[in-house]
Amino acid sequence: MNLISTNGGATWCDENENEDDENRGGGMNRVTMDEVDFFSNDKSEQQQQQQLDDHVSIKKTNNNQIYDPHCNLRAHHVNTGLQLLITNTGSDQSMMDDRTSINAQDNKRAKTQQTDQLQEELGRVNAENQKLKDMLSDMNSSYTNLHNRFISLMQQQQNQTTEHDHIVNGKAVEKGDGVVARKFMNGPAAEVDDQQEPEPCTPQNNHKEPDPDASELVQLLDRSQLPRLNPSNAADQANAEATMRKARVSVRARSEAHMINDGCQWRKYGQKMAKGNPCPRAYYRCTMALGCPVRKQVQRCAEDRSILITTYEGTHSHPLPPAAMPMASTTAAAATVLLSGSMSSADGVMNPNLLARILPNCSSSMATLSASAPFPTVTLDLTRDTTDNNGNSPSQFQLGQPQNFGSGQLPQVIAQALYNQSKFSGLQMSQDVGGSSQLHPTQQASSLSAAITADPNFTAALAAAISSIIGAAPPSNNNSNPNIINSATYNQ
DNA sequence: CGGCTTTGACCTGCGC
DNA sequence: GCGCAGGTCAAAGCCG
Ligand SMILES: [Zn+2]
Repeated sequence: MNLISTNGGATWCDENENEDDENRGGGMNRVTMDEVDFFSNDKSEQQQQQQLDDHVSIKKTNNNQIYDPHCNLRAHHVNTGLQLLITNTGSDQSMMDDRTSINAQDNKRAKTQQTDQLQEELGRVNAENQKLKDMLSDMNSSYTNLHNRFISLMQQQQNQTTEHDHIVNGKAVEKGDGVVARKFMNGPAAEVDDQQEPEPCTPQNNHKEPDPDASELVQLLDRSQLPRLNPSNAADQANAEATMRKARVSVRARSEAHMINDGCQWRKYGQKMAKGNPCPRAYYRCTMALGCPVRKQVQRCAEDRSILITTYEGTHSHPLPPAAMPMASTTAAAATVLLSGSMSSADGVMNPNLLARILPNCSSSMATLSASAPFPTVTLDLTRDTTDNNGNSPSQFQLGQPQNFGSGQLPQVIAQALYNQSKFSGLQMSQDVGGSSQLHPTQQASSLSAAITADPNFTAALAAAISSIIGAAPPSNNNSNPNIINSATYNQ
């Protein structure tokens, strides 16, 4: 803005320098003089000078606020690139005759008024800021309380299970673990079914809190930490980790490029001709950190070679750049979903209804779970013409168009996936508990998606969304960008 | 020269 | 045990 104004002034000056020798040296002044038509008549001149002074006072006041972090919206609104006026008007004032001194007094008064107003505003904003801080600290303490309660309850439950196991061997062990695992791994998915009938003797029901956000966090925490908290589930945990490692997320997208840009660094370590597909399959591993277990396979679809199928496996063992967050988070989330699905079923076969619960906003053609494949795989199909069945507008989830990553559609898809995952992770239940203050799921999805797509640095917004949804990341982060708090720590 | 791709060899799991 | 297919390794070569 300043640059434009300055250049404009300079241009004007050059043009008029040769025009009138009398005004030489005051060329810069005439930027405003000309605009105001200073010499038309005395009355209008004074009025206009007053207007000019008003501008000056506003501009100067705002100029003081430009680098103020507490600068409010109104100030921003007024400050629209009038930087040039300051210097010009300063020169104007130096050239003024007697009338200028009167105007200078008016100017001073106006400035004082403006300053007072802005100070008031600043006070208001500070008060609001303080209020928000208080709310945040309340929420934090509430969360900590619930977290502690949850841990103690889990220990209690574990003790009970152990005692029970001692009394009745064999089947009872299986049953006890099954109950716990099913309850917490299936968790909210089961809650969706059972939400009409309160379940006795579950941590969720024993400790319903008035703070829905905290409840959500506990729900999320339940899912992320339970296996580690219950030593009797050691075998399950090992299986779970194996499943996580083997769980795959397949993304089908139309792309002419040989590989989609997902923000990570990959090194090709192999290529094979796969059976039944004339196109070779390429194998890549993540090289962003030594020993990162993440791998991906890239292959063109046999039926439609414009479709690129990228299959991810594993979870990154290192902080991720913002650009890599969407895909990494989605694959991690999908792995979690797969894990939950496989754990929820006693015979190890994927519950066919699970997908509908996990990804209710995605039609089955967009996202599918496969248990028949050698590895549990969730497929995100971004190539089909689908309309979602929950009334979300197509503009919101543009799944019907050919998908080329990097065009800004990815964040919407990922946002949807994340939203669905978050819903699966407990937000659905909290909606029942929370009452009117809770966002409707569709609103939540839409705000999430909107926030992400509106943000030029959508990955930062996404990272924030992930942090807010998953809530399982440790509070520390080694990322210097304040916009991506916790983004680098979401590694399961 | 370091990092990456290429590509044939090798390993592993599975079905017959 | 054998063959097949998927997946990985690692030497050789390429490239900036
Ligand atoms: Zn990695």
